[in-house]
Amino acid sequence: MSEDFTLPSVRVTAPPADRFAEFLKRRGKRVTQQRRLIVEQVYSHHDHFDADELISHLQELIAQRKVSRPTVYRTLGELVEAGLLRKMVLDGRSVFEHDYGYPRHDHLYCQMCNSLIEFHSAEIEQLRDAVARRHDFQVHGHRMFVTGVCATCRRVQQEG
Amino acid sequence: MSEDFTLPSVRVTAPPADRFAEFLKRRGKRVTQQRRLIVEQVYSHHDHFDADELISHLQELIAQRKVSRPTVYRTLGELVEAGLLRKMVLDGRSVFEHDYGYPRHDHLYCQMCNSLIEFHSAEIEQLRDAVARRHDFQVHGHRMFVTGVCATCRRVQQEG
DNA sequence: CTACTTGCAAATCATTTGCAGATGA
DNA sequence: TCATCTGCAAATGATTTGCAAGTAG
Repeated sequence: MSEDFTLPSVRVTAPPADRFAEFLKRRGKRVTQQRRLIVEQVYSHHDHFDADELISHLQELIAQRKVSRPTVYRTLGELVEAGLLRKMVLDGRSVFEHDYGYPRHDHLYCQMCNSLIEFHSAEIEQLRDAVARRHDFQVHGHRMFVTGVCATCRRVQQEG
Repeated sequence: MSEDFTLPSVRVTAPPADRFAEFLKRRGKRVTQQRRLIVEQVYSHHDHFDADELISHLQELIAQRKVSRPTVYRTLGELVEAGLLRKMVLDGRSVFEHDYGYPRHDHLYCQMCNSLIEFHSAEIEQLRDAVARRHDFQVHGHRMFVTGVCATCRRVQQEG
């Protein structure tokens, strides 16, 4: 169920659940059963997911009335505020990914199979900063999507 | 405000309305009064806009029953398909910009005043292509947003 | 205790769709 | 002519909210 990340042997960061608890306390919010369950599910895989996928993984708990749909949405928002998740919009639906204990990255987005391939380029960041400087713009971050077709889909396409 | 790109004095492309007409014909679709009106409004300014803004500019025509809300949405979709508009999603709303007779670009997005500053970097594209090659990924295009605070807002912030 | 939370059902809100009448080629 | 459009009203679908009852600290 949860053999999460193989972190470097020296743990430099607290577990997400702890980070979240800390965030909640700082905000005068409470560590509830449902927030615990949701964070556990969210961090049980390193995947991109949307609210619906998360909810379907929580089906059983929802059936047992341990968690509800609105609470999932509410908690996802808090996890983003806490800096534990990154949110992006793909084809109208909100997609989330881990944003803690995981390196910054951008995505190659395959328009055939909708898969996301992660990459990182320090050079692109440098160019970004140069452009920003030129515009006297203070950078907080960026988001980049490269759209196209992945190797697998191109292969399938040729065969078909 | 934005005197970004100075377009070449020699027009190398047909007017958007003509391009659209061509696109429609190719698809067995018709050049109607409302499609004409919408394209005219869309190309009367070089701005970023969302459906609501466009509709509010068309208020008068809507009051006169010359155009309706659903038709605006339908036509926006066709303009995107035709390659005349680029669509992006910002804070949950769809934002459009001209994508014809205008150079490709990315954006600096000021989170304080929500303004978009356009920029282009051939070097970033080269790095993008290099990354894609490394992943055996066929690039169709990309989208990049640099978030932060623009010069004007930083100035205001300091004064305040 | 009691302020923060939750689940439920209902509300939003931008966008989309079914359909009967209107219209462009 | 007649297939394509349009406006209208109603439907959608993901997300949000009001509120009374539940629970963490």
